[in-house]
Amino acid sequence: MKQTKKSETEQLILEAAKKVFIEKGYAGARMQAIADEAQINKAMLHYYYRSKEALFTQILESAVATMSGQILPALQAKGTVMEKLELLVTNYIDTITQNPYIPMFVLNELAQNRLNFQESLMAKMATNDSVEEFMKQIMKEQKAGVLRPIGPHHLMLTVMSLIAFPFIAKPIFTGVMKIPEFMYAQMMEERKQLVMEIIKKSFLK
Amino acid sequence: MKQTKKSETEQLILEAAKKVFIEKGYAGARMQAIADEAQINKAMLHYYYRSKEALFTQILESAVATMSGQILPALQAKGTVMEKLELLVTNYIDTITQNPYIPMFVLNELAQNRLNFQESLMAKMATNDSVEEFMKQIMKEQKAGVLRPIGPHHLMLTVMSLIAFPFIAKPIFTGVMKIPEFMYAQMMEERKQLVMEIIKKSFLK
DNA sequence: TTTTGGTTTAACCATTTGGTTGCAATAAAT
DNA sequence: ATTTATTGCAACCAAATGGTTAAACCAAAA
Repeated sequence: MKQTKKSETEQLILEAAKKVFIEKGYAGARMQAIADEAQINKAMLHYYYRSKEALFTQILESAVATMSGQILPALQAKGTVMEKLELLVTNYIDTITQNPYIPMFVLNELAQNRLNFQESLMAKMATNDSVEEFMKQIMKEQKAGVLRPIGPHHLMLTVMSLIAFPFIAKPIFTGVMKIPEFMYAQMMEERKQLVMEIIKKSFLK
Repeated sequence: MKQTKKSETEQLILEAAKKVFIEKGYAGARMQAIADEAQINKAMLHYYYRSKEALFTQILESAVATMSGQILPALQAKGTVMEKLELLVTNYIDTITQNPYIPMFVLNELAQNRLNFQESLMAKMATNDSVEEFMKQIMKEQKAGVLRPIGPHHLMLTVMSLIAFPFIAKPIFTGVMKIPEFMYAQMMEERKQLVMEIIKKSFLK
């Protein structure tokens, strides 16, 4: 007998595909490289996943799930805008620290709009209106005088910038500026507090 | 005979290559696509630029030049840290508004470290110590009590995040959230002021 | 006019790549 | 025992892709 849900091989393939796709992007990824990484042969890849596209779709969706899995629950929690953001910032940085390449991967595929990725994401957003709800809450707190009257988009974009970009820019720090990994990890940890300070000082009245 | 600097064809090729490489990335770019875009045939590409790599190198370097051409002069100008940042933020946003895909392109290639891009960038940084000088100036102003005592890296990372990420995330806004182009452009314009407000409130004492 | 040297084109080439097929070996389920 | 699903391998295929070549074109220099 094999498995509870996914066969071990299937898991190996997913792990390998994740690594190769994230490292090289869709076009740069080679099925052979994935097979090698998973220590199986190419025929097995197609036995489990019909095509490169099919495999890629899985990886992309799991990456999106990882990201939105941290963002949406925070927005849905109860509390003030700032309380929600506190949750979001901490969760996001913790999660992405484990998978630093996810933001770059997702945004890159989004930019190239492979397999109509944009539309498929839009569909998911539409069925979940927590983002829209959050925007309304922002405007409400602005009217109540808690938040400064700055476009909600600016607030969201600012938060996203402050937490996502550091991971996208990681190669600049560890590669070009030769800052060691552990120090970068420490910076990310410090960032949780710093980002919230920045947000509060900038958007709270 | 030829003309002053670059033949018209050469320019056409560079324009076409820039477009295709930035749109599709190195691995996804096709020499045929570049040729089509430049309305010449494939052999001409190799006549002017030996290989895909050679062509790519040119594009990448011009992209880096565009970016550092806005950053370094601002850091070298005279004035306080905040005055320099003001210059940097304005110049950067203006320039990248004209070429919104450059940050994504550069950071992506940096992440994949194609053609030892990281090392070649490091070499360029070493010959130009304006970044290091700027970091020292930050620390000086911190000791003088003008700036809050936060690691200089955090300040730089924060500034970079606030100005670069909005362009990287552009597809989310225009593609997924269906915000029209002109409104996005307007946001970027507003951002110049907002970013400086954020920086000042967060890092000035 | 002839030569020269940059420019252009179409046909061609070698390799890579995603994907397939047939077959054998093994394990599991009926 | 017999069917059924899984694993493994090697050869193969068609299409795509980066790159080459040889010959033609054309403007200016000699």
